[in-house]
Amino acid sequence: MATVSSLTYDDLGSAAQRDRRRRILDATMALAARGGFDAVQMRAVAEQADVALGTLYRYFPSKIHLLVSALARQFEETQVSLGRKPIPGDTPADRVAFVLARATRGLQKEPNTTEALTRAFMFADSSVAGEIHVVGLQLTAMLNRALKGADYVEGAEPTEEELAVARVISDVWLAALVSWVTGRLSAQEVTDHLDTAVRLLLR
Amino acid sequence: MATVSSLTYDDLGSAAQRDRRRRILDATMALAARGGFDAVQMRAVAEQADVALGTLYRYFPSKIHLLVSALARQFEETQVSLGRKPIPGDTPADRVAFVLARATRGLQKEPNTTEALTRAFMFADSSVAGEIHVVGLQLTAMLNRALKGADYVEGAEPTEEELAVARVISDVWLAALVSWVTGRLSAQEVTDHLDTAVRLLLR
DNA sequence: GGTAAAACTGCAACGTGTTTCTATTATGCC
DNA sequence: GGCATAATAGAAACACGTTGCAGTTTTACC
Repeated sequence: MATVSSLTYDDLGSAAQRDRRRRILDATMALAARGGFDAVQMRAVAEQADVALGTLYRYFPSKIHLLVSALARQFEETQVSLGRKPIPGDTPADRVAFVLARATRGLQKEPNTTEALTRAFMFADSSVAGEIHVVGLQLTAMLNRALKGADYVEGAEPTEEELAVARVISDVWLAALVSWVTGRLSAQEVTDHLDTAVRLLLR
Repeated sequence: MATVSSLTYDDLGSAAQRDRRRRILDATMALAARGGFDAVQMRAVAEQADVALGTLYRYFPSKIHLLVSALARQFEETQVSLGRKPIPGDTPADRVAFVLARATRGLQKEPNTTEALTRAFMFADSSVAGEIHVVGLQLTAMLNRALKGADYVEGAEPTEEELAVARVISDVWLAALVSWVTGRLSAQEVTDHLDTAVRLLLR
């Protein structure tokens, strides 16, 4: 089970290569938005990104790598935009609920995209460990910022307990997302579900 | 997204058909045990079950339906064997931890099988809703029995709170399972992770 | 036992992810 | 500028999930 990995932004030397990578991820997101996981077909991505199929595979060794990398890029952008203002809410529970509600709203707006990215994330095997790790770090960082609120400082070690709480919440979030994507939960139920979990954990 | 469904045991009239179904699921588990998700190839399942490919698809409309149905059957058996004795432990937390630890141990023994079933479960889309619902019910029932202990009676309504706790725990379990399958968590970490979540929730 | 319907077999074919290969183009170095 | 190397294009081929179909067998019913 070799760990193959996608070419990250930093790996790429030339501007042309970074641009190719960007075009590929853009095409991936566009196709995902239109038709979800099934619509993200490698030939279609290559064509829309104006890149040969072989090149696409050089940048992302599988469809799953591609989609998880797209998820990671998306998360980065969310992080940046979320980082501009302090998170509203007086208690950790309020702030976490705020962040989750906001994220959930964002996902609802593009249900096909969410379906594509979520299913790829859940289907990933160990060869995608690197890409998944990136996403995991981002998620943890986001939740930690919410838990700590104004006390948050970059790189500060969370306590054991905070870490555990953040982990459970992201687990619940992931499970809820999967349920929503497969039509087992409505958007409202996802939010309720998350609120309940936060309430149970942060009391 | 039509909801197609697998033929359940009860659907099948004749003994020959029930036997075909059993052979198919046996073949599925055997192949899964040997090589995981990728080794469960529809042609191979059909051949090993001594059934034509078309027949296999008549019983299970997709590979995912097939694997999730195999998971459901597995769960049923676990339920039955678990139902024979009261669950040890004086507190809900102890009993839940016991059940989870036991289940986790069981999964470790057949990592390839676990990988196959877990990935199918996570990849399932809404057409598999029926099969997934069955698994969900079994999981919920199991956790409720553990929460209630000796007070458990068949069909008793759990409280809102109990339900919420059980749901969060199964979410954490699922997420842990996915992490284990993809090599992000060791078996020990899965157990620890679950214990921590139980401790946070049942205090 | 005969017959219509349903189930099953065997096999070919299609779609999409993935691999492979050759020719062409871009890049870095002297 | 010229050359070695790497990157890319283009296209064919392979693998496996899935579908379709003609012929055969089993089942249900009278």
